[in-house]
Amino acid sequence: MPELPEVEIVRRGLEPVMAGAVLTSVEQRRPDLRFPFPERFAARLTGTKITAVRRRAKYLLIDTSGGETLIVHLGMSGRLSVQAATSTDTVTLGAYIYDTGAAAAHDHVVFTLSTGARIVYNDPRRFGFMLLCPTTDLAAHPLFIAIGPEPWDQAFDATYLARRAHAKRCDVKSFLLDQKTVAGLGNIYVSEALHRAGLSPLRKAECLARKDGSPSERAHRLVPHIQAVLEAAIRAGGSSLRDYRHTDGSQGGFQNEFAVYGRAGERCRRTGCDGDVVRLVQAQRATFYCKTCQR
DNA sequence: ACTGTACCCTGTAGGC
DNA sequence: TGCCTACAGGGTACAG
Repeated sequence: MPELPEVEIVRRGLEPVMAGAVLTSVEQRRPDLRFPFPERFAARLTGTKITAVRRRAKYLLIDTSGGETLIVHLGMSGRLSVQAATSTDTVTLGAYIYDTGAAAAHDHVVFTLSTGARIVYNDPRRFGFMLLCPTTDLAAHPLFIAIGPEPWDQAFDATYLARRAHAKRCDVKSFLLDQKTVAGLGNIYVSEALHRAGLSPLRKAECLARKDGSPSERAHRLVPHIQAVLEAAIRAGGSSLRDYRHTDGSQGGFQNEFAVYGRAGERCRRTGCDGDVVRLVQAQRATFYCKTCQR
């Protein structure tokens, strides 16, 4: 479900509700999601104050006064919903009615804050997970040690891309999907970024580098398009296809602006291009692109 | 060190 | 209506 823009929208929904509040209770309703919950998960969080709500790649980082950070990954279908403090009985949250007295299906964790607000984690597929890590050790955590730069880092530029892509045999699509290359791109935004850059997903990653390892014209072109498509998606509130919702249950709008994703058989949206969007599969994932304007 | 495949789990959509 | 298959925004663990 959520790629960088969606996780960032969730972060922005959580921050004003969670930051500064104390976790008065944590209800963990099953032993595991994708991974087992940490030992004494609820006890380690209960009573701590939330000092910050951050994001790294597709991970939410919730810092607590206990010195530990709650790492949350939403997987494919994870959702965090905020239930306002003023609610007393039944609240509508996106697609379903949440009865405050009974758990909806797949509500796996409920955080209650000192303000009375509740944060509910719902995840039908359970590909998401929650971990705890000392805040000072986050950078060295296995999840983050090898992850690439954020798309807006100084470190993320054409020179960096070319250095990593040099002599890479895999397709440029898979290369960009790899979180070690750049943090936060997923299946949707890779297709959209490559379309904006006019670059075929079937090209080999090494096309981003010249023989001497310096960046090719394509690498220079790609970087700003990656940044621009992510910025546009954040502005639009992310993309809602199936599961993704904002913390208040509302939907994003960027799915209406897709140029290629999910549009197989339809006309390319690039001005002046009359090509058709085609779908193919790369590394078991769907790719959408226009053969006419992506070379 | 790379590259490709199988797999984790549930829900939904479409074909028959 | 029901059954079956394919597919879905994520990442990991292997085998070669």
